[in-house]
Amino acid sequence: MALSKNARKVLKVLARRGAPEVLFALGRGPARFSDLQAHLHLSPRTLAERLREYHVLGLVVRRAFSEVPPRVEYTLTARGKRVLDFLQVLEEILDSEEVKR
Amino acid sequence: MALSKNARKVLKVLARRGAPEVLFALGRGPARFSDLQAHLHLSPRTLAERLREYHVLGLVVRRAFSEVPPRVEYTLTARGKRVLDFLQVLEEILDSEEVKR
DNA sequence: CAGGATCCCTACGGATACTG
DNA sequence: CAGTATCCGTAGGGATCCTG
Repeated sequence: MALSKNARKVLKVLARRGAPEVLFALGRGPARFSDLQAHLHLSPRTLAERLREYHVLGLVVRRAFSEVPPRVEYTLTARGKRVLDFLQVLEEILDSEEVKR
Repeated sequence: MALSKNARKVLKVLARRGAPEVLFALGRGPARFSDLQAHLHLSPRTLAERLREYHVLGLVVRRAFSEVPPRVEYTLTARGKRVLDFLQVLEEILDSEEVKR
């Protein structure tokens, strides 16, 4: 009948600034904070926020290495990959309609 | 690689207040403005905005009858139905993951 | 009935500066 | 390097009042 809370939350995060881009980037493999920031033109504030949200939702894993200089790696979880595939399904849906016109 | 503009727009609208609810409600058949408002606890401002956005995206058709009192009916398009199905897929994805834990 | 216009409050996100 | 803290502008949405 209605949409589940989890789905709503994921939807909300996906609509935010840079959210899909981060997911697509991580879909190409694990990445570090600065890599993401450089490729996605996101302010550190926003990128950190997106990553934290994804982590809370269980879409992304964060691994910090105790080194100098510090290094942190972000990786998609299985759940994260599913959501990424899901986004591509949305594109297919909309594009197939586009062709019909 | 990245997400299409159309997909981004749809995503953005779907994350707004009451957006999924409106879609689910219309999935049960055509409805009038006041019906939707009563069932969904949305302010008229917000409901009108959602419906206009859906209309622009081609997810909803608006039919106004020149009567007194005026009557307007909203209906899902084929594209709208696909997006609704898509939302249910999202739930399935997240729930199946939930079970795994 | 089906909204538009207005006022107002809140949350998001950019820019910049600063730490562990 | 990988963030957090602060300041601040902009957009979303509630409440209320008004109209075709």
